[in-house]
Amino acid sequence: MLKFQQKEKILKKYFGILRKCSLFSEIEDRHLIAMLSCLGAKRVSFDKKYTIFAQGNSAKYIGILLSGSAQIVRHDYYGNRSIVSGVMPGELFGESFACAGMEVLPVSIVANEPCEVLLIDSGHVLHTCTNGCEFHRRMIYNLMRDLAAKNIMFHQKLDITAKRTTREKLLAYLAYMEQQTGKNEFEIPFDRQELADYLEVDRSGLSAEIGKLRREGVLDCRKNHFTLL
Amino acid sequence: MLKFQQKEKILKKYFGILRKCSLFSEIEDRHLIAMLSCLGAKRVSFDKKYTIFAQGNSAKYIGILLSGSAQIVRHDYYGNRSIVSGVMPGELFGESFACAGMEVLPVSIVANEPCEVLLIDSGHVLHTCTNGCEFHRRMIYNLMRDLAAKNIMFHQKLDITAKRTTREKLLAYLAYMEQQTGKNEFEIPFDRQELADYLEVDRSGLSAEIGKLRREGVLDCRKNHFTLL
DNA sequence: ATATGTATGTTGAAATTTCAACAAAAGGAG
DNA sequence: CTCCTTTTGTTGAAATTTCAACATACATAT
Repeated sequence: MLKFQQKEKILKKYFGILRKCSLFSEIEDRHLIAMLSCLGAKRVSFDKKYTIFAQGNSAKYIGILLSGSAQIVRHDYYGNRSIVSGVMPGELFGESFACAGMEVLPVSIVANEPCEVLLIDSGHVLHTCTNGCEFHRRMIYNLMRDLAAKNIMFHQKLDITAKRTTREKLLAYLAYMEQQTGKNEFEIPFDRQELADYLEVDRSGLSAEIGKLRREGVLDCRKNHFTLL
Repeated sequence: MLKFQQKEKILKKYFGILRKCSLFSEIEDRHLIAMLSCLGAKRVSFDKKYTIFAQGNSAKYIGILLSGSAQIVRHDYYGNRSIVSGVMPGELFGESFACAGMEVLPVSIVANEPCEVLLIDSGHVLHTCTNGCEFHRRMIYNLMRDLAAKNIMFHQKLDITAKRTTREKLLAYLAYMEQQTGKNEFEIPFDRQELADYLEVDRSGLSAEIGKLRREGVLDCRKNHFTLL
């Protein structure tokens, strides 16, 4: 009983986050705790740089990031890292693979800083109470919206990485960030090496290009803070 | 009445295709015609090289390719073409944008050869009979699976295009095709220019690389038919 | 403040891509 | 078959990326 109260308390701490989570869109707070319990949601913490899901692991879990930040990364045969995207609090991860019925993950999800994560067995979302539970139906709809949004994200990423030069990729990315934030000044969620691994270019070449654009008066930056001029 | 019979007849011609379409998974033939009518599905034909949906068009339609083949392409400000993926009969297109609620399409869908297409207003799939119609619920679930599968497709494409050299991209693509077909010999759905636009590389460089790999005894190819040795 | 480790910037050489231009091959139309 | 168009292959020069190595800046802990 005490344990349940604690659990409630802990989860209430994250209501603000869970409310914004696409999986629970249009689901009222008063139903949320019961749902989470029904879904068998488990809260887990990870230290900075810890791998939350590893490439090759079972793909049956869906994660919800409660706090911190993470990245979806892929390592090829030679160990080259490619960063697919970042994950911010309230966002789902792993849902594509679970929903597509993949056995194992083709990517890893890595904690960027200390993270708290809610893990849900995808079977509980996809395969239970098929006959009518309103919440369940809503979750399937929400998942559909979420997956469509992820698809758009991939289109946007392709728009950036399809460019042929480091300069064009960088400018396309910064233009995208400007459009997203609505400001010509913003923080990017990557350090230099990470930005290079996201844009699929060489880090030193990227640094050189940033320096050149700065000298040309196109942009200014201090660490992760970029300004387009 | 005659018109309806014709419509039935025409659609029956494509039952084999529609049965395989992810949107209608687990929906029985006897319900299909009524559903298509209810969804306001319209059959349209397109000549080779015709643009089925154009970048910038309204994103409210979902397409089902009935015959022929098409490609999802994007043109940037300078007119550079990038091929996102191919579309084969029975596959959906445009559903990501409709389901994500985008206003306009960020890509075009172009007929590769004469095509027949079934167009469905996404509003009829997403926003009608929210209270219980079993078919409708099933379609949402099917869309969710389809979108998850498209997501996986993007991951696979990133796996290929994240490689840094033409040679690596080409070999990654051919390895993927080998895995898909289960054979070391297969036809690719692209001519040279299209393959280059799919891999995001220069066509002449690609031709040169194919020639080099052939001389090295790694592969053989005649037109679109590739053999890995 | 110093030391230590990490992140970022810089450089030059080697490898690769792009680009333009042309040659060769393949396919269609008359 | 020939002409014409499209596709594919080839080439060399210019631009760009990658790679390795090192220098500098920054952050943190002692």
